[in-house]
Amino acid sequence: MTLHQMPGRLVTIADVAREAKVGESTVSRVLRGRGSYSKRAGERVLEAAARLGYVPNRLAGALAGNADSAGAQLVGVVIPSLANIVFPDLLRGLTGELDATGFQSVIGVSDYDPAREETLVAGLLSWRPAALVLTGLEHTDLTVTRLRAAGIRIVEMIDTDGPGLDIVVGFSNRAVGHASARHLIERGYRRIGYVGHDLSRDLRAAKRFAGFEAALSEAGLGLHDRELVADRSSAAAGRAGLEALMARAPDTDAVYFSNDDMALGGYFGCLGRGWAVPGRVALFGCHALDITAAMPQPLSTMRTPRLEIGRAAARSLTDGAPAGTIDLGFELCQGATA
Amino acid sequence: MTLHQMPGRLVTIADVAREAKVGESTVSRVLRGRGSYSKRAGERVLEAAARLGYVPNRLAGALAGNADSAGAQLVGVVIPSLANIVFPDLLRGLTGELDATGFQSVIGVSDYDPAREETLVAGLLSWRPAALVLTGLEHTDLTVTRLRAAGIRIVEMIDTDGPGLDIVVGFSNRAVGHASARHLIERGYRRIGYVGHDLSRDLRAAKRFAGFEAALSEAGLGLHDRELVADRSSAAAGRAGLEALMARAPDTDAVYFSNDDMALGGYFGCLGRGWAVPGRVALFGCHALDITAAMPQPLSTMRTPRLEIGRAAARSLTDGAPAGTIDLGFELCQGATA
DNA sequence: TCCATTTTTGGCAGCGCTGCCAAATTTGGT
DNA sequence: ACCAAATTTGGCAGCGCTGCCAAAAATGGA
Repeated sequence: MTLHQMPGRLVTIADVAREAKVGESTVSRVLRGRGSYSKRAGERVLEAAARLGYVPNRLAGALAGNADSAGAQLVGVVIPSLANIVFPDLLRGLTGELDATGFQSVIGVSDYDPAREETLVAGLLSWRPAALVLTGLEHTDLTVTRLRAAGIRIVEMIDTDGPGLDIVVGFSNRAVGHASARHLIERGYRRIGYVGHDLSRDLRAAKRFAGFEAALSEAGLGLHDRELVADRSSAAAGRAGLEALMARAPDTDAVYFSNDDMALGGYFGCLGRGWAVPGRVALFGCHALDITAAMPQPLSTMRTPRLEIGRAAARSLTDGAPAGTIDLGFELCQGATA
Repeated sequence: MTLHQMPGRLVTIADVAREAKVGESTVSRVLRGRGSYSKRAGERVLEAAARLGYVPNRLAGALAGNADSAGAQLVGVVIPSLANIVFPDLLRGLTGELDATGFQSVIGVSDYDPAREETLVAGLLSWRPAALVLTGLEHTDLTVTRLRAAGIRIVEMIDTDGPGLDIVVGFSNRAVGHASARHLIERGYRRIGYVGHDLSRDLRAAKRFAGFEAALSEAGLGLHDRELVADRSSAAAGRAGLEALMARAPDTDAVYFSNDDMALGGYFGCLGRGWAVPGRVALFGCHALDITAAMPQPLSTMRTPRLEIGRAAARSLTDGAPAGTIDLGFELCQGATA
């Protein structure tokens, strides 16, 4: 736990003040460009700071400054996973936009575990972040209590199916599932199966599935069969899941996957077995990963606005928007597999 | 920039002390479990803290504590991109291991731009991180100066082809390229092409390519043809690149891609045109993305230990290891496309 | 019971910075 | 050249916490 540490102390604002022969407050003003100071003072401070290699200590700055006036802050971010490109995409949108405003993000990975999220939130809050960005709407009671008590902006990303704590940015996973089923039904498929990963952990996938099933029953159809792999979402799991499902219910004419990863795996499975897609079985995914557009037959899937969600989340932190839900929707990618 | 702020002040250690009727130092000791205190004091403090919903302020803690004794710290991380799953994988290994030790990571995305990295490093250093984890060995002079002056542990991930500042964890990209070429040569391919993305930005890919070319010339072969797409690495770019290359040099018998993304795109291109792989053209990628294992013909590629690199980087932060290079190597995935 | 140890406790300086305020300096109108 | 107003400046308290130290309380041996 002990880290290597240089002997010499780091340069402080007092050192710069001494070097530039001005007061500490002048240095502070010049370096942040706020308040007024003479041209001469400005030059001397800048030069002294450069000569000494001064690096401001934001820890001290944030502690001293009264939160809402300090320019630079931390934003805490909790995502469930880094293994699924969906979440890095969110981060990408978020950090891209945040960078421009001088915020820095501290990230935590909850591994889809609410208890882990609870711990992460507690840890993140202790850095007195300017805001916290979470994934999904479901949190432990203690997490919610702490979030409320923190009195900062809270953004919940991705899922709009339910009430949020403050700002919610995303799309309706239920509606995605529903629309996916509608698409399959309209294309004439009737014996529709589902291949998914662990739904008890991935609540968004569970909501999509719920919406999907609802659309089927509205159309007077039931789910033809389903295969849930115990594992995380992955191409290998999707392939195995599809093969298991088709072995059990060979007359299935379309399969909805919890995820494009899974769907891509299913597609590979079909290629391997020589099954025509969608002749033998139609495939439908979710998220529209970039890669699916390069497939010989583009995957039929639903584009979800991940980058935009990250960006909107970042923007909502700074624009003083009222609490509420920002629904960014989703879009059918017709593709050629369903 | 102004963030929504609750009226009431947050609970401080002084509030807890008052509530528990003990001194501030006792609260501090109990909450961190260091120093000695009576059972009775411990109970009262814990109870008071819980009742008040106390959240420690690590900003103050880190500022006051003398760095190497404070338990919890920040670690700054700079990666070039989040769009390529390789980097989230690094982060995954890193944060997974870091979590256990109470470190929190602040991340920055440089977008493959050394100038952006320079800015990020400066920003990160101002949080007085316990350590900084960067990607690659190439940095601007100013970045290096700042890094040296910071007097903290610096870890450079992924690339071991050159001298590092402190600790280097990764593999030799040059050797990966070299071994990839050797494999193709040994399998009998002679008219070998290359399809890559923007090498001026992705220096690791450039090193792989250099190693690849070196192996070809050692074998008395030249690069048969190459196609560099201006874009970032992606499946679509790989597909377009392969198609352009094959149009220009139709007798090419094997293609090395800068990346599995690109190779997967190339594979899709072959499927689309009905080209037998490896009959018409063999394909070889890099990184062994999970997805490639689910392909009907697993991709021939090189497994790079991304998770392990992240983990080793995290471990090297805390184990007081001497400066030096940790080479985690790589492994051939034979696959069926080359 | 008393005194020497040991354990527990609270006070307070200080980490580096910013906001506030009063003092010093500059400006500009006459 | 003089004075009022505007601008620039430096000192210092304090953000919340921790380390240090001396004081207080508990312990134990004779």
